[in-house]
Amino acid sequence: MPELPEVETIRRQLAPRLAGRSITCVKVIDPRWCAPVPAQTFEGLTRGHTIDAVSRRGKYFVFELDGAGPFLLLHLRMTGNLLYIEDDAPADRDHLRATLELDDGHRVLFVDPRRFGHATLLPDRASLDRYFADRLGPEPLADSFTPATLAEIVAGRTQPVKSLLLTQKRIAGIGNIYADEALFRASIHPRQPAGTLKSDELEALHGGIVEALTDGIDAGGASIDDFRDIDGARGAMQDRFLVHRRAGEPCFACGGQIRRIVLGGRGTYFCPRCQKLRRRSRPTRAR
DNA sequence: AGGTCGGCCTGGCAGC
DNA sequence: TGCTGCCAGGCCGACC
Repeated sequence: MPELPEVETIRRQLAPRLAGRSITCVKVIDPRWCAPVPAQTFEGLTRGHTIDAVSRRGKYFVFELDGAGPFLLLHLRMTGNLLYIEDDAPADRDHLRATLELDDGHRVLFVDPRRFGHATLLPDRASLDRYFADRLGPEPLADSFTPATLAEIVAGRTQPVKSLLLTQKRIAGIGNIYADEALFRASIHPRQPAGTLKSDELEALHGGIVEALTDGIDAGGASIDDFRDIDGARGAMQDRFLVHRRAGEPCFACGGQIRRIVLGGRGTYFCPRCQKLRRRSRPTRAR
């Protein structure tokens, strides 16, 4: 699943190749891709613009067009992928949802077997800011993201800390993989109510988040199912997982067995010995 | 308002 | 072998 490190991996490859290029043609093959905007309308609105920069916010790609906008947002969701191909390379492949054609003959393909991936076009900087303000919390790799930021985010919250990490409105960019990896690094149980974390735990969690995401980027992302970079190459992060998808295997820290539970409907991996649930003393009720 | 859950979607795989 | 049915999960909207 593309999370922040996977999106950033692709962005770093794409940005230098697309900067300064203009979009000569957009072909929407699957109308769901840009819904509710009709495919033809979307094609007309995106054509002819120059790509100033490709940036990222959370798991969104932001194609900054013509300086002041519009802004083309792409989200890969579960199985989406961007590929960058030569002008004469065959572009017909399975699950192709849309194609961006550039003025230098290259094409960017949006491929997505499960069809969750999506494109949004926003007219100007103000709508972009509003769009993200409504959906996304702080960027975990920004300098401004500190243990104190994290303390504000968890304050008073009762939900399991892992569920909070997955809530993009609280913190942007973390998905199922990196939530598990960050919590293991911080020795925190995924079910621990977020608001009960103490300051040393918040410090550890902050470090865990930053390390896990940074490792992910260094590894070129994790390719457990569909993720590939823009040239179709796999990342290496799946070989560096400490807990994710390692149920039954030994913990690298204590040798105990990694467990899988379902939390908030998501497969969750952790080491029961290293990540203990801290129950608050409260009257227990018979059930 | 905070938190949880179901729907979207389809390839892959377990089980018969 | 071939079929059925379930599972994965990011995000959103519905609901409590």
